[in-house]
Amino acid sequence: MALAEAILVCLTDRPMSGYDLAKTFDASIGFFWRASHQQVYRELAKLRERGLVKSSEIEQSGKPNRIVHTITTAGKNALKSWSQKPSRVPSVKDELLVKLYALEHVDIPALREQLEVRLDHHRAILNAYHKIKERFYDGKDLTISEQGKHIALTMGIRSEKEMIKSYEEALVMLGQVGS
Amino acid sequence: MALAEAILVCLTDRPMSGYDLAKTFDASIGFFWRASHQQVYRELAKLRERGLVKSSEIEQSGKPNRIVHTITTAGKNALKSWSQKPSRVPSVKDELLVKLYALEHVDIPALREQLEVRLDHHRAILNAYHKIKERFYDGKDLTISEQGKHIALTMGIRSEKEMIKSYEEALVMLGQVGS
DNA sequence: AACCCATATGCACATAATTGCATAGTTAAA
DNA sequence: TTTAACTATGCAATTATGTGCATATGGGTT
Repeated sequence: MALAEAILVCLTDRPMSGYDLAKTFDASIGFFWRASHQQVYRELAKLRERGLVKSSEIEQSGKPNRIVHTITTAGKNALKSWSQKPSRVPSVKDELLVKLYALEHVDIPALREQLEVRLDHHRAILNAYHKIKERFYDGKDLTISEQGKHIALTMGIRSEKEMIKSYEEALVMLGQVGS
Repeated sequence: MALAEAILVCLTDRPMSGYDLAKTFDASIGFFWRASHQQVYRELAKLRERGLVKSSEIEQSGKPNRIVHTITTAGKNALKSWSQKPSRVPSVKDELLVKLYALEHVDIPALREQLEVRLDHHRAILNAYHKIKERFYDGKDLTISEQGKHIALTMGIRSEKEMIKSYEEALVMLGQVGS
Protein backbone atom coordinates (compact mmCIF):
# COMPACT_ATOMS: atom_id res chain seq x y z
CA MET A 1 0.00 0.00 0.00
CA ALA A 2 1.35 3.32 -1.03
CA LEU A 3 -0.33 5.62 1.50
CA ALA A 4 2.53 4.88 3.88
CA GLU A 5 5.06 5.81 1.22
CA ALA A 6 3.16 8.90 0.15
CA ILE A 7 3.33 10.11 3.75
CA LEU A 8 7.04 9.33 3.93
CA VAL A 9 7.55 11.28 0.70
CA CYS A 10 5.88 14.31 2.28
CA LEU A 11 8.08 14.01 5.34
CA THR A 12 11.27 14.01 3.25
CA ASP A 13 10.47 17.64 2.57
CA ARG A 14 10.11 18.62 6.24
CA PRO A 15 8.81 17.17 9.53
CA MET A 16 5.06 17.60 9.73
CA SER A 17 2.10 17.04 12.02
CA GLY A 18 -0.84 14.85 11.04
CA TYR A 19 -2.82 18.00 10.47
CA ASP A 20 -0.20 19.40 8.08
CA LEU A 21 -0.09 16.07 6.24
CA ALA A 22 -3.86 15.95 5.92
CA LYS A 23 -3.79 19.37 4.30
CA THR A 24 -0.99 18.29 1.98
CA PHE A 25 -3.12 15.32 0.92
CA ASP A 26 -5.81 17.78 0.01
CA ALA A 27 -3.45 19.67 -2.28
CA SER A 28 0.00 18.99 -3.79
CA ILE A 29 0.59 15.27 -3.30
CA GLY A 30 -3.17 14.83 -3.11
CA PHE A 31 -3.24 15.41 -6.87
CA PHE A 32 -1.66 11.97 -7.25
CA TRP A 33 -2.78 10.19 -4.10
CA ARG A 34 -5.88 11.15 -2.12
CA ALA A 35 -6.28 10.48 1.59
CA SER A 36 -8.54 11.75 4.37
CA HIS A 37 -7.28 12.97 7.72
CA GLN A 38 -8.44 9.78 9.47
CA GLN A 39 -6.44 7.67 7.06
CA VAL A 40 -3.38 9.84 7.66
CA TYR A 41 -3.58 9.61 11.46
CA ARG A 42 -4.10 5.84 11.36
CA GLU A 43 -1.20 5.34 8.96
CA LEU A 44 1.09 7.55 11.06
CA ALA A 45 0.51 5.29 14.06
CA LYS A 46 1.54 2.28 11.97
CA LEU A 47 4.60 4.06 10.58
CA ARG A 48 5.69 4.93 14.10
CA GLU A 49 5.28 1.29 15.18
CA ARG A 50 7.39 0.17 12.22
CA GLY A 51 10.06 2.73 13.12
CA LEU A 52 9.82 4.57 9.80
CA VAL A 53 8.97 7.87 11.48
CA LYS A 54 9.65 9.23 14.93
CA SER A 55 7.18 11.53 16.61
CA SER A 56 7.53 14.25 19.20
CA GLU A 57 4.88 16.33 20.90
CA ILE A 58 5.22 20.10 20.84
CA GLU A 59 3.52 22.14 23.55
CA GLN A 60 1.12 24.81 22.41
CA SER A 61 -1.04 27.09 24.48
CA GLY A 62 -4.63 27.56 23.44
CA LYS A 63 -4.60 25.03 20.60
CA PRO A 64 -4.10 21.29 21.16
CA ASN A 65 -0.46 20.18 21.18
CA ARG A 66 1.10 19.32 17.83
CA ILE A 67 2.67 15.93 17.26
CA VAL A 68 5.42 16.39 14.71
CA HIS A 69 6.63 13.40 12.71
CA THR A 70 10.11 13.05 11.22
CA ILE A 71 11.22 10.42 8.72
CA THR A 72 13.94 8.07 10.04
CA THR A 73 16.82 6.48 8.16
CA ALA A 74 14.79 3.26 8.08
CA GLY A 75 11.99 5.31 6.55
CA LYS A 76 14.25 6.61 3.79
CA ASN A 77 15.45 3.08 3.05
CA ALA A 78 11.86 1.91 2.88
CA LEU A 79 11.16 4.62 0.30
CA LYS A 80 14.10 3.54 -1.84
CA SER A 81 13.11 -0.11 -1.88
CA TRP A 82 9.47 0.77 -2.54
CA SER A 83 10.57 2.78 -5.55
CA GLN A 84 12.10 -0.35 -7.05
CA LYS A 85 8.94 -2.42 -6.85
CA PRO A 86 6.54 -2.38 -9.79
CA SER A 87 3.75 0.20 -9.56
CA ARG A 88 0.18 -0.93 -9.78
CA VAL A 89 -2.02 0.41 -12.50
CA PRO A 90 -4.66 2.46 -10.68
CA SER A 91 -8.00 0.70 -10.97
CA VAL A 92 -10.59 2.66 -12.87
CA LYS A 93 -13.88 3.37 -11.10
CA ASP A 94 -15.90 6.13 -12.65
CA GLU A 95 -19.66 6.20 -12.13
CA LEU A 96 -20.12 8.91 -14.71
CA LEU A 97 -18.64 6.78 -17.47
CA VAL A 98 -20.79 3.85 -16.36
CA LYS A 99 -23.83 6.10 -16.68
CA LEU A 100 -22.78 7.19 -20.18
CA TYR A 101 -22.20 3.54 -21.05
CA ALA A 102 -25.74 2.79 -19.89
CA LEU A 103 -27.28 5.71 -21.77
CA GLU A 104 -30.51 3.90 -22.64
CA HIS A 105 -31.41 3.33 -18.99
CA VAL A 106 -30.49 6.71 -17.68
CA ASP A 107 -32.05 10.13 -17.12
CA ILE A 108 -30.29 12.13 -19.84
CA PRO A 109 -30.87 15.70 -18.55
CA ALA A 110 -29.54 14.63 -15.14
CA LEU A 111 -26.54 13.08 -16.86
CA ARG A 112 -25.84 16.29 -18.79
CA GLU A 113 -25.80 18.20 -15.55
CA GLN A 114 -23.39 15.75 -13.97
CA LEU A 115 -21.11 16.11 -16.96
CA GLU A 116 -21.17 19.88 -16.50
CA VAL A 117 -20.29 19.50 -12.83
CA ARG A 118 -17.39 17.22 -13.70
CA LEU A 119 -16.24 19.67 -16.34
CA ASP A 120 -16.16 22.49 -13.81
CA HIS A 121 -14.22 20.30 -11.42
CA HIS A 122 -11.51 19.58 -13.98
CA ARG A 123 -11.35 23.22 -15.05
CA ALA A 124 -10.75 24.19 -11.42
CA ILE A 125 -7.97 21.64 -11.05
CA LEU A 126 -6.32 22.70 -14.29
CA ASN A 127 -6.40 26.24 -13.03
CA ALA A 128 -4.79 25.25 -9.74
CA TYR A 129 -2.06 23.33 -11.62
CA HIS A 130 -1.33 26.30 -13.85
CA LYS A 131 -0.95 28.61 -10.88
CA ILE A 132 1.45 26.23 -9.15
CA LYS A 133 3.45 25.80 -12.35
CA GLU A 134 3.81 29.55 -12.88
CA ARG A 135 4.58 30.26 -9.26
CA PHE A 136 7.13 27.55 -8.57
CA TYR A 137 8.55 26.14 -11.76
CA ASP A 138 8.33 28.36 -14.84
CA GLY A 139 11.55 30.06 -15.90
CA LYS A 140 13.57 28.77 -12.96
CA ASP A 141 16.57 26.53 -12.48
CA LEU A 142 15.18 23.41 -10.87
CA THR A 143 16.77 21.03 -8.39
CA ILE A 144 16.28 17.29 -8.98
CA SER A 145 13.52 17.24 -6.43
CA GLU A 146 11.77 20.13 -8.17
CA GLN A 147 12.22 18.49 -11.56
CA GLY A 148 10.31 15.45 -10.35
CA LYS A 149 7.44 17.56 -9.10
CA HIS A 150 7.53 19.52 -12.33
CA ILE A 151 7.25 16.37 -14.45
CA ALA A 152 4.36 15.06 -12.35
CA LEU A 153 2.66 18.44 -12.64
CA THR A 154 3.17 18.55 -16.39
CA MET A 155 1.53 15.14 -16.70
CA GLY A 156 -1.33 16.34 -14.55
CA ILE A 157 -1.86 19.42 -16.69
CA ARG A 158 -1.92 17.40 -19.88
CA SER A 159 -4.38 14.90 -18.50
CA GLU A 160 -6.70 17.57 -17.09
CA LYS A 161 -6.72 19.44 -20.39
CA GLU A 162 -7.61 16.30 -22.21
CA MET A 163 -10.34 15.34 -19.76
CA ILE A 164 -11.89 18.76 -20.24
CA LYS A 165 -11.92 18.25 -24.01
CA SER A 166 -13.38 14.76 -23.49
CA TYR A 167 -16.26 15.99 -21.39
CA GLU A 168 -16.96 18.87 -23.76
CA GLU A 169 -17.02 16.43 -26.65
CA ALA A 170 -19.27 14.04 -24.73
CA LEU A 171 -21.76 16.85 -24.12
CA VAL A 172 -21.79 17.68 -27.83
CA MET A 173 -22.30 14.02 -28.73
CA LEU A 174 -25.05 13.73 -26.13
CA GLY A 175 -26.80 16.68 -27.75
CA GLN A 176 -26.98 14.71 -30.98
CA VAL A 177 -28.33 11.52 -29.43
CA GLY A 178 -31.56 10.30 -30.92
CA SER A 179 -31.39 12.71 -33.85
CA MET B 1 -21.63 2.31 -4.25
CA ALA B 2 -21.77 1.82 -7.97
CA LEU B 3 -20.68 -1.79 -8.27
CA ALA B 4 -24.29 -2.83 -7.76
CA GLU B 5 -25.43 -0.48 -10.50
CA ALA B 6 -22.63 -1.49 -12.86
CA ILE B 7 -23.81 -5.10 -12.51
CA LEU B 8 -27.41 -4.06 -13.15
CA VAL B 9 -26.28 -2.17 -16.26
CA CYS B 10 -24.65 -5.35 -17.58
CA LEU B 11 -27.82 -7.31 -16.91
CA THR B 12 -29.96 -4.86 -18.91
CA ASP B 13 -28.18 -6.24 -21.94
CA ARG B 14 -28.96 -9.88 -21.19
CA PRO B 15 -29.29 -12.24 -18.19
CA MET B 16 -25.86 -13.42 -17.10
CA SER B 17 -24.13 -15.74 -14.62
CA GLY B 18 -21.60 -14.48 -12.09
CA TYR B 19 -18.90 -15.91 -14.27
CA ASP B 20 -20.13 -14.03 -17.34
CA LEU B 21 -20.28 -10.84 -15.31
CA ALA B 22 -16.78 -11.32 -13.96
CA LYS B 23 -15.49 -11.61 -17.51
CA THR B 24 -17.44 -8.51 -18.53
CA PHE B 25 -15.79 -6.61 -15.67
CA ASP B 26 -12.48 -7.63 -17.12
CA ALA B 27 -13.35 -6.13 -20.50
CA SER B 28 -16.10 -3.79 -21.79
CA ILE B 29 -17.63 -2.25 -18.66
CA GLY B 30 -14.39 -3.00 -16.85
CA PHE B 31 -12.82 -0.14 -18.78
CA PHE B 32 -14.90 2.20 -16.62
CA TRP B 33 -15.42 0.18 -13.46
CA ARG B 34 -13.11 -2.64 -12.36
CA ALA B 35 -14.23 -5.53 -10.19
CA SER B 36 -12.92 -8.98 -9.33
CA HIS B 37 -14.99 -12.15 -9.47
CA GLN B 38 -15.27 -12.29 -5.66
CA GLN B 39 -16.69 -8.80 -5.59
CA VAL B 40 -19.20 -9.71 -8.28
CA TYR B 41 -20.45 -12.85 -6.52
CA ARG B 42 -20.83 -11.06 -3.19
CA GLU B 43 -22.66 -8.15 -4.77
CA LEU B 44 -25.00 -10.50 -6.65
CA ALA B 45 -26.07 -12.05 -3.35
CA LYS B 46 -26.90 -8.58 -2.02
CA LEU B 47 -28.77 -7.62 -5.19
CA ARG B 48 -30.85 -10.79 -4.92
CA GLU B 49 -31.68 -10.00 -1.29
CA ARG B 50 -32.78 -6.51 -2.27
CA GLY B 51 -34.95 -7.94 -5.05
CA LEU B 52 -33.12 -6.10 -7.83
CA VAL B 53 -32.22 -9.31 -9.64
CA LYS B 54 -33.77 -12.74 -9.67
CA SER B 55 -31.61 -15.82 -10.04
CA SER B 56 -32.26 -19.27 -11.43
CA GLU B 57 -30.02 -22.30 -11.53
CA ILE B 58 -29.44 -24.00 -14.86
CA GLU B 59 -28.44 -27.66 -14.87
CA GLN B 60 -25.25 -28.49 -16.74
CA SER B 61 -23.52 -31.79 -17.07
CA GLY B 62 -19.78 -31.92 -16.55
CA LYS B 63 -19.35 -28.27 -15.55
CA PRO B 64 -20.82 -26.83 -12.33
CA ASN B 65 -24.37 -25.53 -12.70
CA ARG B 66 -24.78 -21.95 -13.89
CA ILE B 67 -26.77 -19.49 -11.83
CA VAL B 68 -28.24 -16.98 -14.23
CA HIS B 69 -29.28 -13.56 -12.96
CA THR B 70 -31.98 -11.39 -14.51
CA ILE B 71 -32.68 -7.75 -13.71
CA THR B 72 -36.14 -7.13 -12.22
CA THR B 73 -38.44 -4.13 -12.67
CA ALA B 74 -37.28 -2.92 -9.25
CA GLY B 75 -33.72 -3.24 -10.56
CA LYS B 76 -34.49 -1.06 -13.56
CA ASN B 77 -36.11 1.55 -11.31
CA ALA B 78 -33.07 1.50 -9.08
CA LEU B 79 -30.89 2.21 -12.13
CA LYS B 80 -33.02 5.18 -13.14
CA SER B 81 -32.93 6.77 -9.72
CA TRP B 82 -29.17 6.11 -9.38
CA SER B 83 -28.63 7.91 -12.68
CA GLN B 84 -30.17 11.05 -11.18
CA LYS B 85 -27.85 11.19 -8.20
CA PRO B 86 -24.59 13.13 -8.51
CA SER B 87 -21.56 11.08 -9.59
CA ARG B 88 -18.52 11.05 -7.41
CA VAL B 89 -15.22 12.20 -8.79
CA PRO B 90 -13.04 9.09 -8.85
CA SER B 91 -10.30 9.42 -6.26
CA VAL B 92 -6.82 9.51 -7.70
CA LYS B 93 -4.33 6.96 -6.41
CA ASP B 94 -1.33 6.48 -8.64
CA GLU B 95 1.89 5.17 -7.13
CA LEU B 96 3.84 5.91 -10.27
CA LEU B 97 3.04 9.61 -10.10
CA VAL B 98 3.95 9.64 -6.41
CA LYS B 99 7.31 8.13 -7.35
CA LEU B 100 7.85 10.78 -10.01
CA TYR B 101 6.87 13.42 -7.49
CA ALA B 102 9.48 12.02 -5.11
CA LEU B 103 12.19 11.84 -7.76
CA GLU B 104 15.04 12.73 -5.42
CA HIS B 105 14.40 9.74 -3.16
CA VAL B 106 13.82 7.17 -5.84
CA ASP B 107 15.77 4.68 -7.93
CA ILE B 108 15.61 6.38 -11.32
CA PRO B 109 16.45 3.43 -13.64
CA ALA B 110 13.76 1.37 -11.87
CA LEU B 111 11.35 4.24 -12.32
CA ARG B 112 12.11 4.46 -16.05
CA GLU B 113 11.30 0.80 -16.39
CA GLN B 114 8.02 1.21 -14.56
CA LEU B 115 7.13 4.06 -16.87
CA GLU B 116 7.83 1.80 -19.86
CA VAL B 117 5.61 -0.90 -18.40
CA ARG B 118 2.82 1.60 -17.87
CA LEU B 119 3.28 2.86 -21.40
CA ASP B 120 2.89 -0.65 -22.80
CA HIS B 121 -0.19 -1.15 -20.72
CA HIS B 122 -1.88 1.96 -22.10
CA ARG B 123 -0.85 1.10 -25.65
CA ALA B 124 -2.50 -2.30 -25.25
CA ILE B 125 -5.71 -0.75 -23.96
CA LEU B 126 -5.78 1.82 -26.76
CA ASN B 127 -5.39 -1.02 -29.22
CA ALA B 128 -8.26 -2.94 -27.65
CA TYR B 129 -10.46 0.18 -27.77
CA HIS B 130 -9.67 0.75 -31.44
CA LYS B 131 -10.58 -2.80 -32.33
CA ILE B 132 -13.91 -2.54 -30.51
CA LYS B 133 -14.64 0.78 -32.15
CA GLU B 134 -13.96 -0.55 -35.64
CA ARG B 135 -15.82 -3.77 -35.09
CA PHE B 136 -18.98 -2.45 -33.46
CA TYR B 137 -19.40 1.25 -34.07
CA ASP B 138 -17.59 2.69 -37.10
CA GLY B 139 -19.76 3.46 -40.12
CA LYS B 140 -22.93 2.07 -38.60
CA ASP B 141 -26.32 3.40 -37.61
CA LEU B 142 -26.31 3.28 -33.83
CA THR B 143 -29.19 2.72 -31.41
CA ILE B 144 -29.35 4.94 -28.32
CA SER B 145 -27.77 2.21 -26.26
CA GLU B 146 -24.92 1.88 -28.75
CA GLN B 147 -24.45 5.65 -28.88
CA GLY B 148 -23.84 5.70 -25.13
CA LYS B 149 -21.22 2.99 -25.38
CA HIS B 150 -19.71 4.76 -28.34
CA ILE B 151 -19.37 8.04 -26.42
CA ALA B 152 -17.80 6.27 -23.44
CA LEU B 153 -15.42 4.48 -25.79
CA THR B 154 -14.49 7.72 -27.55
CA MET B 155 -13.64 9.29 -24.21
CA GLY B 156 -11.57 6.25 -23.32
CA ILE B 157 -9.63 6.44 -26.58
CA ARG B 158 -8.88 10.11 -26.12
CA SER B 159 -7.70 9.63 -22.58
CA GLU B 160 -5.52 6.61 -23.41
CA LYS B 161 -3.89 8.47 -26.30
CA GLU B 162 -3.11 11.35 -24.05
CA MET B 163 -1.74 9.18 -21.27
CA ILE B 164 0.59 7.54 -23.76
CA LYS B 165 1.86 10.96 -24.81
CA SER B 166 2.23 11.91 -21.15
CA TYR B 167 4.34 8.91 -20.29
CA GLU B 168 6.47 9.33 -23.40
CA GLU B 169 7.05 12.94 -22.46
CA ALA B 170 7.85 12.00 -18.88
CA LEU B 171 10.49 9.57 -20.11
CA VAL B 172 12.07 12.27 -22.25
CA MET B 173 12.05 14.71 -19.34
CA LEU B 174 13.52 12.06 -17.06
CA GLY B 175 16.33 11.60 -19.55
CA GLN B 176 17.25 15.25 -19.09
CA VAL B 177 17.19 15.19 -15.30
CA GLY B 178 20.37 16.36 -13.65
CA SER B 179 21.78 17.74 -16.90
C1' DA C 1 -24.67 36.06 22.69
C1' DA C 2 -24.75 32.61 19.26
C1' DC C 3 -22.59 30.59 15.45
C1' DC C 4 -19.17 29.07 12.28
C1' DC C 5 -14.34 28.37 11.01
C1' DA C 6 -9.61 27.00 11.78
C1' DT C 7 -6.45 24.38 14.58
C1' DA C 8 -5.39 19.59 16.22
C1' DT C 9 -5.94 14.57 17.21
C1' DG C 10 -8.20 10.53 17.26
C1' DC C 11 -11.96 6.44 18.28
C1' DA C 12 -15.64 3.36 16.70
C1' DC C 13 -18.30 1.42 13.41
C1' DA C 14 -19.45 0.20 8.78
C1' DT C 15 -18.53 -0.72 4.10
C1' DA C 16 -15.45 -2.03 0.35
C1' DA C 17 -11.71 -4.46 -1.70
C1' DT C 18 -7.86 -7.71 -1.88
C1' DT C 19 -5.61 -12.20 -1.14
C1' DG C 20 -5.61 -16.80 -0.65
C1' DC C 21 -7.97 -20.80 -0.57
C1' DA C 22 -11.42 -24.61 -1.83
C1' DT C 23 -13.95 -27.49 -5.00
C1' DA C 24 -14.62 -30.00 -9.36
C1' DG C 25 -15.15 -31.51 -14.05
C1' DT C 26 -13.59 -30.72 -19.27
C1' DT C 27 -10.51 -29.88 -22.92
C1' DA C 28 -6.25 -29.23 -25.23
C1' DA C 29 -1.35 -28.90 -25.33
C1' DA C 30 3.56 -30.42 -24.02
C1' DT D 1 0.56 -38.50 -19.03
C1' DT D 2 0.99 -34.80 -16.45
C1' DT D 3 0.22 -30.02 -16.76
C1' DA D 4 -2.23 -26.13 -17.57
C1' DA D 5 -6.21 -23.50 -18.84
C1' DC D 6 -11.11 -22.83 -18.84
C1' DT D 7 -15.69 -23.23 -16.75
C1' DA D 8 -18.20 -22.07 -12.35
C1' DT D 9 -19.14 -20.68 -7.56
C1' DG D 10 -17.99 -19.18 -3.26
C1' DC D 11 -15.83 -18.74 1.95
C1' DA D 12 -12.55 -16.66 5.28
C1' DA D 13 -9.34 -13.45 6.73
C1' DT D 14 -7.13 -9.29 6.14
C1' DT D 15 -6.44 -4.70 4.65
C1' DA D 16 -8.20 -0.22 3.12
C1' DT D 17 -11.54 3.37 3.14
C1' DG D 18 -15.40 6.07 4.52
C1' DT D 19 -18.78 8.09 7.88
C1' DG D 20 -19.90 9.99 12.02
C1' DC D 21 -18.63 11.40 16.20
C1' DA D 22 -15.81 13.45 20.25
C1' DT D 23 -12.92 16.94 22.35
C1' DA D 24 -10.86 21.59 23.10
C1' DT D 25 -9.85 26.59 22.25
C1' DG D 26 -9.31 31.04 19.83
C1' DG D 27 -10.93 34.32 16.46
C1' DG D 28 -14.16 36.56 13.59
C1' DT D 29 -18.96 37.30 11.96
C1' DT D 30 -24.17 38.15 12.43
